[in-house]
Parts: sequence; structure tokens; C-alpha cells
Amino acid sequence: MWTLSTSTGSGYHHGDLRAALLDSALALLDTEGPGELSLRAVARHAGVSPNAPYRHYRDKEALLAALATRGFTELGERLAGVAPGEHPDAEVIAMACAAVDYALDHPGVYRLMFGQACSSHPDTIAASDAAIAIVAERIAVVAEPERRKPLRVGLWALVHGLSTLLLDEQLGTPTRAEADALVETVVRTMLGAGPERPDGGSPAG
Amino acid sequence: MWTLSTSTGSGYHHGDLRAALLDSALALLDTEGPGELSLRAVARHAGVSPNAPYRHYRDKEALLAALATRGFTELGERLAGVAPGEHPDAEVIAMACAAVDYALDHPGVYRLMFGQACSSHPDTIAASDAAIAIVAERIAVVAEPERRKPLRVGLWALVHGLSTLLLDEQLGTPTRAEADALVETVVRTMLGAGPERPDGGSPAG
DNA sequence: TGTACATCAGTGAACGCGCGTTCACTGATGTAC
DNA sequence: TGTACATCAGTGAACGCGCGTTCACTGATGTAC
Repeated sequence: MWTLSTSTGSGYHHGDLRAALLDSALALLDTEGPGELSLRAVARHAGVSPNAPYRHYRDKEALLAALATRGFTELGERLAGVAPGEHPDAEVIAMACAAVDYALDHPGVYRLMFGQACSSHPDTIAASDAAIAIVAERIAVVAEPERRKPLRVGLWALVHGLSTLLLDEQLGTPTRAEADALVETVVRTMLGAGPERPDGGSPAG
Repeated sequence: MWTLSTSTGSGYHHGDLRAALLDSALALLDTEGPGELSLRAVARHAGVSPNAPYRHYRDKEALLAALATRGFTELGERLAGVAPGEHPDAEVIAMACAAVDYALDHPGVYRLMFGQACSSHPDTIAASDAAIAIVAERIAVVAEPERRKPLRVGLWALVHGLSTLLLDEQLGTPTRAEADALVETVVRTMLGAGPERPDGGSPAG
């Protein structure tokens, strides 16, 4: 089952354990959340002995860093994939929804990404910076220069807050559709745009 | 040192171990963060044998719940203590700062309070609801009815997002004063009020 | 005021557990000839 | 095409650790008489 990425399938040699371990870690993380994740459990899930991971990652921290890096990369792709809308505010709202969706799709990885632990690894930092840059770039279009920084931080905080509150079930247990609708309404309200005004309008502009 | 709360001070009997354990847990939690907190470490910090806590708390979870409950109560007191300002927006901003300050003062407890783990205990839920009610009450003054819910959720998410991003050092490592200033600017910007307009003005009002 | 005793609130040793990590080893792979 | 062998990528057992929790026990307290 893991062997489809290469031609080998002997059983003793795995094929692409490095990637399979990341997949396993991701699967476990989205069930349990980081902190509970153990390297042994990852190996177990990948069907491999407890120390096999050490052939591919220096230690547990290295695997977590790789996971967080992959997370930021995927998040960045989603953000970059948001279609440029006719109205800048709609675009910002769509990006907010995309980010929250990512968090809801990958709770454990999301928590890992924004926890304190993983800020150290250079790869992770680079991937994180790249994702942030995508957002910053688009916000620059919406707001006049001196409002950009607070708006960027505020949006980030708003989205991150919504994500974690939803993940931790502090906003009830909405369906995905309900959660998306909530995020849209909240972001729209906070941006000062009316609930349904199509052209949004730069707040206090 | 722990015995000042009662008259006993023999050494064998502690005096008020129940409260001392909470104090120890709080101290440790603010250093390390939850998840790393062990019951044994709490007992150690309180200068007591590993199983002494079981005399006062059914298990580890019960102690954590008590800690989270205390946290919500203290947070509620800070929020309630925000002086009613002349301008409603200023009041909301002051409450946001108070909440972020609480998080910065008690990182570990804050993380515990808003983690998934502690939402189960009824006392904790009650304390949490009380704190939220305080905020909701004041927001009701600022916004017209149909904007209240998104505004409340949005503010909560914004404040929670700022708190966790600051705690996890994702917004650099500002001093307390810098952090407060940032929070004020961000909240003001997100509310649509101009950076220095004294009367704030209900956004999009 | 003094003493017997129930109760309370600690101790210290032990349990089983899963963890991260290391060790010596071995099966599979692929390359040189 | 066949074979020897270095290298790679796994195995299985073991290490020491700290954990949550339980057990039997004991020192201190306070109350009844």
C-alpha cells in the first residue's frame, strides 16, 4: 500500500518511508493533535519498527519540522489559489475562508504549525514566511499604506482566532458549511463592510 | 511558606495544600505550558510527595479543571474591572487589551483554558460562560442587534488570535508596552475606527 | 486538665506504561568485474 | 550473464526516563469523655 510511489515492494525495504512517515504523522496528528503524537506511533502507523524513522529523520523534532513545513507550503498553495475577485474585500474574505478551511481540514498540523515548538527550523520559517507574504501582497491592494500593518496583523489574528476557536469547539460544533458562513459573516462584519453589499467598500475609506 | 493561609505549620500537615497545588500548577504552567505539566511536577513544586495531590483532587484532570476555572474567573474579573469609558469603542478596546494582558500574564493557564481538554467540566464551563457574558453585555451597547453576534465572535476571535500569536511569538517578541500598543492599534483598525479619532464612531454606522 | 481514639492528610515504595533513542545485527539492492 | 561485495534500509531487543496512579502505612489533629 505504501509502495506505489516506487517500484520496490519487497516488504523489507519500504520504498518511500520518508514520505510515508509524513503521511502517517499527518493522519495521526489530525486525529489526536500534537503533543500526543509520538514517533513510535508514527512508525507503528506506517507499519515499521520503532527506530526505522531514524534512518530518515534525525529525531522526532526533525520529523515535526518537516510536517510543519509541508503544512505551511500547503496552506500557501491554498491561499495563492484563491481566485482574484472583482472586489478586493471579497478576495480577502475568500482567503480568510481558505485559511480556516485548511485549519479545519488539518487540525493537528495546523496546531503544530502555530505552536511554539516548530518556529526554530529554518525550512519551516521559510515556508511560513512565504505563506504570510502571499497574504501581505494582496492586502497591500486593499488598504492605504499606514493601515496595512495593523490590517494584516488583525486579519491574521482574526483568522487564526476563528480557526483555533472552531478547532477547540469553542464556537459550538457547526457543520463545515455553517462554519464557512460564520467565517464569511464575521470577517465581513469586522472589515466594516455591510453583510451583503456587493462592492464591499474599503472600510472607513 | 505555604502555611500562611492557616494556623498549622507542622511540616507533616501542610495547611492548605489544595490551594498551594493550584498555585504551584499555575507557576509551572506559566513557565512550560500545558501538556508538559505533570501532576508529579506540581507535587514536587509544592514540596510534597507525588501522591499527596490525590487527597485533594480526584485525578490530574480534576486539578486542570480547577485551574482553568480559576483562570476564567480571574479573566472575568479583569474584564468586569474595565472602567466604563465615555466612548463605547474605547471600552471595547480596553477590554481587548485586558484579555490579551491576561494571556500574556498567564500563558500556560490561558492555553489550558482555551484548549480542547478542559471544556468538559461543568465548573469550568460556568466560569467561561460568565466571562463571555461580560463581554457580550458590553458589546450589546455598541452595535445594533443583527451585528452583535458576528461582532462578538469576531472580537473574541481577534483577541484570542492576538493572544495566541503573541504567546507563540509569531508577532516577534515585543515588550509588554509594545504589545499593548499593537493590540490597541489593531483592534481600533479592525473596528474601522480611525487610529486616533477620539470618539471612535461605530464602524460603518 | 488529661487521655483514648477516630479521622484526616501526609509518606514512600511500587505497579505498569509508553516514550525517545541507541545498539548490534540482517535482509535486500545495485554495482564492478 | 553471473557472481562478489559494499551499501542501504530495515529489524528486534534493550536502555533509562518520567509519568499517573495505587497500596499499605504513619504522623498529626481534634474531639469525647
